[in-house]
Amino acid sequence: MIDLKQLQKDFENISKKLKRKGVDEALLAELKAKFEELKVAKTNFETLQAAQNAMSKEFGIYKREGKDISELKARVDENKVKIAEALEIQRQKQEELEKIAMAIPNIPDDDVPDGEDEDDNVEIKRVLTPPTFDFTPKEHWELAEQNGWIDFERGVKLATSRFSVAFGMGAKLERALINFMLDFNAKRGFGEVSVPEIVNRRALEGTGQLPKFEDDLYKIEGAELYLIPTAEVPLTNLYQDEILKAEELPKKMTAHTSCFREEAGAAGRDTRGMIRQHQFHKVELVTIAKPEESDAIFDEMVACASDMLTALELPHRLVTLCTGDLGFSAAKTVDLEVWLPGQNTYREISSVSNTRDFQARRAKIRYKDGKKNTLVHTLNGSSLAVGRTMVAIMENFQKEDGTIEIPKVLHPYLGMS
RNA sequence: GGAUCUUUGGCUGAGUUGGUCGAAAGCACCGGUCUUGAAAACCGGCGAGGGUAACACCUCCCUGGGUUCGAAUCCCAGAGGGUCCA
Repeated sequence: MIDLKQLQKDFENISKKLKRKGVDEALLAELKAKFEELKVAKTNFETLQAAQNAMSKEFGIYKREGKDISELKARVDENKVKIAEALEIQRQKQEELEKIAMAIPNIPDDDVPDGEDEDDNVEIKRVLTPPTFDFTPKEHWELAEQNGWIDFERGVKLATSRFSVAFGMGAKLERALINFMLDFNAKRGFGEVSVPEIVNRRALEGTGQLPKFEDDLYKIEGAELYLIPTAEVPLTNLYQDEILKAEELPKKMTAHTSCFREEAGAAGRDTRGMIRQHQFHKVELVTIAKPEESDAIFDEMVACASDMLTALELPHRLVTLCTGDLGFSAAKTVDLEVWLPGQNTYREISSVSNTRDFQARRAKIRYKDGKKNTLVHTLNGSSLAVGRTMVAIMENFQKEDGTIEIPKVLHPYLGMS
């Protein structure tokens, strides 16, 4: 959630910045008005409540001294009606305000480039040179089937489209990758955490998936519970509603989880293969940081993911997302795109975001900064999406006969020497 | 699934014949005195959110309702935890 006090104080500026994200100025003006109306309603209610409290106190004294209370009671009863009315107005204002505020995206950083969509993202750098082949490289689904690693049909049989099953070396490679990734992240100071893959509504509101993106989530019928779309949700919300000590920060965490996405708006895209699945493994990084250190940590997290790809010998590039491609909660995002020879293109394999205090404000995560409490900054990033890493390995390490080499760093994890 | 107990501030833990309780006490923590320095001792401070120039004031004792002029304290429902039964 954006800072409403800031909006009130500095409307021009905030409005200008959010315009880059396509937020209508009229909507912001409405939000600002609602905020002011709420303040009035609150003051109103509190004044009445204060009177009520004072009279109640008096009441006690009267009774103890055996005085007549009928006149006082009449006044108190009258006030009670007013309080109920005032409270109702306040509630209504609160609700109206939240409805708007919760649906407004984060303010992009000034250095985020303007743009419509992914075509306007700005490349930062390329790492490693894409391999050359003296044959036509195959796409991963062909290789996956040929090697018996992935069975797409039987995944559909068990669940529905966009589910798959890994067998044999495919299954082992998946497990090896998860372990490798967690170990790699641990060496960079990210402590391993194992978290629930089902979370409640409050958690998803905290990180910004709700209320706006309910359609992207799998919901448990009959309960206010959802399957997580990313470990960012449980990891970040771990400290929801807490006031952390300054010396505890930064909290650098990593976790492996399955991720579940409805992919409601993705009909027709990436229907073949395992680029866009409803369920996939991912190793995630999350950091809870002090505001002044979040930029440095952002760079660390990008470097961690990039170096991991380098260790896996996978060519990739880094791009800064433009305003149009930036997610709802992010102030800034750098995507890592891995080279896929079969598709002859770079595809997203990791996304690292700084949400600044946007999620912290929603989730009420603060730290004690000397005397006062300050909202933390939260950052998240994949390191990495496991399925897509397998895709990248298959396509980059394929031989002419369709067999696949295994990157050296994974050998210890697969009992190869 | 049934019975019963329980849920208080960073922690431990008083407070359940409703009013003077935002809440005793201890620990932890912070500041000071003392000390070459530290410890001990002593003095002071010390929950959160909103609000204010600062006060005042409002809200919060698991959550949501209710009773009452007034609830941490009473009633109902729910959630978490313990114990017993199944």
